[in-house]
Amino acid sequence: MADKRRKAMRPTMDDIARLAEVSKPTVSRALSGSPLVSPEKRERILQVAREQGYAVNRNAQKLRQARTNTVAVVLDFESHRHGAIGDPFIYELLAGVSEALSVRDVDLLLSPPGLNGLDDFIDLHRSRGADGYIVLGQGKREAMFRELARKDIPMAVWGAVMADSGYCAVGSDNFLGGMLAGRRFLELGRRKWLFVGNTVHDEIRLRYEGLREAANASPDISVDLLQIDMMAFAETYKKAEEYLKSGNRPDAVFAFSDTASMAIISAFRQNGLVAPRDYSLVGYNNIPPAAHFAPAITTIEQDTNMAGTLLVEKLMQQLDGARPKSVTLPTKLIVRET
Amino acid sequence: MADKRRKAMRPTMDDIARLAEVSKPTVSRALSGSPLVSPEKRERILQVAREQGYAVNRNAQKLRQARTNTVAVVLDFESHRHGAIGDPFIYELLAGVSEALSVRDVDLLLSPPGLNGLDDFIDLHRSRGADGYIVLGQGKREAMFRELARKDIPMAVWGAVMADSGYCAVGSDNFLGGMLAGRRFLELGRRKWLFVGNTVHDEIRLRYEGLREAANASPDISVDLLQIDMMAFAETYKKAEEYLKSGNRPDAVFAFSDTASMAIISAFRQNGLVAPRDYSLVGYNNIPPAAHFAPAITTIEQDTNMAGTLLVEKLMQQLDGARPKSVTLPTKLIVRET
DNA sequence: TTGTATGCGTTATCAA
DNA sequence: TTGATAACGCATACAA
Repeated sequence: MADKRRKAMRPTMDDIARLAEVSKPTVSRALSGSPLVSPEKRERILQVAREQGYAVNRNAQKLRQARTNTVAVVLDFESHRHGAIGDPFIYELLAGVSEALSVRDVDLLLSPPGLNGLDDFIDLHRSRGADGYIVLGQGKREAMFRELARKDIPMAVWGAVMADSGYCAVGSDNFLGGMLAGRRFLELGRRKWLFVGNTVHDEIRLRYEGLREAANASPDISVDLLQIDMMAFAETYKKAEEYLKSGNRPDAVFAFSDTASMAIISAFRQNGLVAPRDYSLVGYNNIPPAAHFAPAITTIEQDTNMAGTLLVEKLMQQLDGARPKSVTLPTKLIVRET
Repeated sequence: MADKRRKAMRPTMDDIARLAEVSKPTVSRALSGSPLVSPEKRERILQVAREQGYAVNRNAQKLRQARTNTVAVVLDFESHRHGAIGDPFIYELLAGVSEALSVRDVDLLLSPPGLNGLDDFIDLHRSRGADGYIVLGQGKREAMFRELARKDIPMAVWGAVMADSGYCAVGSDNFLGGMLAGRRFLELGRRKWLFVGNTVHDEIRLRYEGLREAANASPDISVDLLQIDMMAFAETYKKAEEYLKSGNRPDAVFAFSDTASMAIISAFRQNGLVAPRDYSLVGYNNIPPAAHFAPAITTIEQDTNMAGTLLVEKLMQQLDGARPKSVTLPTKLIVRET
């Protein structure tokens, strides 16, 4: 009778202990690879566990331990859905983070539900759903992250790296990226520059500022700004068309992503403008198709693999009580046809 | 002294109960929105909880409850990293799934560590790390999923929909996709067809078979197969170049993704071949840049949003004890320049 | 090196 | 409608 019940249920550590004729803690130790258990017992225990198809209950484990070994990764899907993809870039970043967490055997909780305001972030952490956060794409939430950091919630953010942010950020050197694009335009003798992107996002704004900094080299250079709210392919295309229809004729364009660059090239061609003849163009991210597009797109490269690894590393350091500093990743210009 | 300790610790349900002067179960009921608690008490409890910054411990919750309210989403990062991105498509799918799970307030565990063989899938489920699986991209693992389904592990797979698979699959009608491409080639009078992709993946193989089915319409049509192992942009480009260098001159190409199509167009142009003059081309997925590429790419569209919703729905039905059937999503040809 | 006893923070069961 | 009590399955402190 009691037997029947046992049959139907999943084995617990108690069952394994009984069958292996040891105590429960010994089973626990054996399973977690503790050195404090004799080889014979360990072998016997693992054997029994295998036979019984036993797997440690992770929820009981998490309840008992100080760490949950789970990291919440927050992705700004809103800015990246419905063809509103800035680039596959953000997903390569996600892949990098996923891999780095995997190596450490840490669970990745993706964009947990209901994570809107500051309080939601605090609550999830309090409820021990995750030990900390990795945020992919800072966007417009700088103030919130600042506040979170003040509350000592472990967090690593991919985005703009600013001196006084108060939280740990990892990002490409956006300002330098802008400078590099600007210097190239200078070399090519371009005078009427255009920046395409949403400067509400800090990382994008820094690129714009870098570009303007480069423009200071000569007084007869103008830098125009084409705001793209949703940063989607279609919207970029439309805005670019309108811009040209209004009579504007830039001779240099710096776009927030390679995908956006494709939209620009397309819209400009529609109006008889061809790169590099009529204008120069620099994109961002160096996604694979950029090299083979017609014309091949000049762009700025960031190292996504290193980015993922670094984000995880920084977060782990915080979980260990440290206060790691923000880092800026190397950034370089890849010159191609445009 | 005991007081001091309390101060430093996070409040538990016991603390809230004491402060609100009710019993622990009542707090539990109030917090989970049970109707069996009087409005005044509920109000008082919520008030105290807010004041104390209390958040229910999710691990204790999961330990106690039958469901963990967590779904593991398995992404084949290996096939999609290092510029090896078939398309941003798979990530749009992920976004769709994430959204659908969010709506139901279910956690998304992304590509959990150590999930390689059959046993790993079984163990994670046994250890109550997830109630079930959503697999994005069946790839070469059909046999394993079949086995998992036999063990009654809830699961919904994005991939090839086959009659006898034994597990619940959701996918576009790959065979029809192939047929549609073939019919178009027929209309255009093309005779030397080429299929580009890795037919080891079932969903890709079905497209190939659909294409061959269409080719049966006329005896003088040949269908060649260019195997791409990693399905990366660079490899596709290289393989296509080699193919042409060997003297092959197809007049119709059906590629496994739009990104691959871009690689094809690029490689062919390198060899003096231009679409649609010299050959016709059909891609897959209808990603945004496809419409604006030069030339604009004719492609096959699948509905990613519906796909995500459907995958989640099917999985939830299984968690509720049902045995939902596989579904095939509508698939249509988008005719553009190529 | 092993075992005993205890507690982690909930929810379910049952009785009131 | 509420409360007392008992699981849930594990890991740790401590003693042996």
